[in-house]
Amino acid sequence: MQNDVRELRLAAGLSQRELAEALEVSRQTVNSIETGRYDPSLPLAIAIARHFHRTVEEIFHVD
Amino acid sequence: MQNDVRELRLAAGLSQRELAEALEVSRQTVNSIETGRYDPSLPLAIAIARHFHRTVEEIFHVD
DNA sequence: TTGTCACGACAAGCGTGCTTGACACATACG
DNA sequence: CGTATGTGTCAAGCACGCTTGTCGTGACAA
Repeated sequence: MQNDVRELRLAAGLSQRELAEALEVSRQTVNSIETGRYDPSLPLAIAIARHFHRTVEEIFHVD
Repeated sequence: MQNDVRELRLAAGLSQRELAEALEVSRQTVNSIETGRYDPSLPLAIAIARHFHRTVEEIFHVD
């Protein structure tokens, strides 16, 4: 799985901490998703997509 | 999280076993998702959406 | 009755998703 | 210089996602 979270976050001018707070998760969780350490859960993926006004499929790409 | 997997599966005329084989997961996994025991992982949710030609958001609804 | 299929559910085990807390490093700013 | 911010990463712990194997039940055909 690849994702565009970092690009979207930077385009929105947010730090990892700020995005984490908006999503109500820890900063480490945002960092881990951006760096590909693991995939988000389905509810978190949907929350990320909604935050950036995108669909899940637009942000998360199956390898 | 609510989902429409059962309705989509039945509309497609598939058994839980057949859908599980198509998705390459166990029958118990399909059953657990349909009965709401847990949410699928993100890759599995995307696979389910693709199988039914829907988006993730069309099938999985945040409470 | 016997066999088979679909479905629901349980248990044990393993890997992952997420947490808090901590540490290191680079960059920028007083 | 000292301090703050942003990021990467580690450890320990807990809950969830998924597995195989098993069992029970209802429906339905032979």
